[in-house]
Amino acid sequence: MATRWLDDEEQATWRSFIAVVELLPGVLDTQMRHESGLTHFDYLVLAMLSEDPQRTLRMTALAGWTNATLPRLSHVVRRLEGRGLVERFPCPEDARATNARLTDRGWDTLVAAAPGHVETVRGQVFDALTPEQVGQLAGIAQAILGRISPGGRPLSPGAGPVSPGQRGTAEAVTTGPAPA
Amino acid sequence: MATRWLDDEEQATWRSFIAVVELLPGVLDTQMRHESGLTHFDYLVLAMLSEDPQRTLRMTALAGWTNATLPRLSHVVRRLEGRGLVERFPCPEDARATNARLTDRGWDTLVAAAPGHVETVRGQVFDALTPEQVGQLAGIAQAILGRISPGGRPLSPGAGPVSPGQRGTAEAVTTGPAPA
DNA sequence: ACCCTTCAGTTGACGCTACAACATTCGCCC
DNA sequence: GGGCGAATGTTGTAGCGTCAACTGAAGGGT
Repeated sequence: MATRWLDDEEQATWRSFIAVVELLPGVLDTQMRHESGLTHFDYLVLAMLSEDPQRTLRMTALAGWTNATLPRLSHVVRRLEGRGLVERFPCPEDARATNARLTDRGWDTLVAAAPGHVETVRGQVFDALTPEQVGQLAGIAQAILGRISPGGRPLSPGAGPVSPGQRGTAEAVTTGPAPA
Repeated sequence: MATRWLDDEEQATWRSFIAVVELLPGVLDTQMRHESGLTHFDYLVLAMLSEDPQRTLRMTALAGWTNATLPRLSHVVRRLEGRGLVERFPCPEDARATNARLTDRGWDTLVAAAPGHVETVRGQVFDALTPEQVGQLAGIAQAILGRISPGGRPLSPGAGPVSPGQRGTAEAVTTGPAPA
């Protein structure tokens, strides 16, 4: 079957899009590293843990929320544990599994890093878009995600069956509101 | 000044978008490596060179077209040269500069790799989008690029002052039509 | 009870990228 | 025409991610 090449509009779109995809991680990483000594991925790991009421997740679950492979996560968590931001302990219910928990120090680091991160996200992405484009981007990202990520999960770890009052100081710190 | 956190819609959009940004490079890389033994970035380098009438570009220009830092490009081109896909020679007009030229073997490799790449781009991205969304994505990507890339250049190396007849077999092979 | 498959996670080796230091050349100004 | 800052690349190092191999435990069938 003959290759269906991209037409001019698709071609132009692809070039811009791929440029964003290649450059954005670097931008986020650089800001994060300079202001907080973390990788953007480190930040993601801490943020996902922070959204769980117990600040604890199993490695596989954490890998899912952060869109990472298990080996990658394992290496990162080991390094984070070495810095005292996270601690690991075997899961009581399944001896195969490992739980990762955010330490107080990890929490503080995350809270300190969040404002700078949000500012970057706003400044480099959302401020460049109209409200209408934000809605469009959501739809586009979801659509692509449906293809490249089999069991796409756009939700958050804390979004499960958790009574609202339980959140308390454990409120999420991704790019949302910080705790009081 | 108080941090302006992301509202719910922005938050949800960001999560999906960042997931795409983190996952897409891996998808492109994996396909490329399995089918052609190239990195996606390798492919980009070869493709950009292929669009020049002389199949030759200066390192700095090539770095610009591929959105790469100069050190990164230097390493990649050295490896590509070792595989005989590219050759380097000093620029006659400026003794500081280095020219990179696509070899015949590099051209063949690129042409062989292009169909699989385009199929992946179609299958994983464009097939998931409506024609309307493609237009939206172009605008969004351009807008973000304007922020994260100072001197954003969405054009191609061959788009300069070149008489059409000059292209011949040197027609571009990025995600567009291949040579006859 | 036993085996076999699958699941959960870790580890080690290799490759690629960012960062910083360096060498060389150009352009300019006086 | 000599010196100085900027531009063009290259190289070395360190850090991170991927891949494949491995350990150990759970689940299921017979």
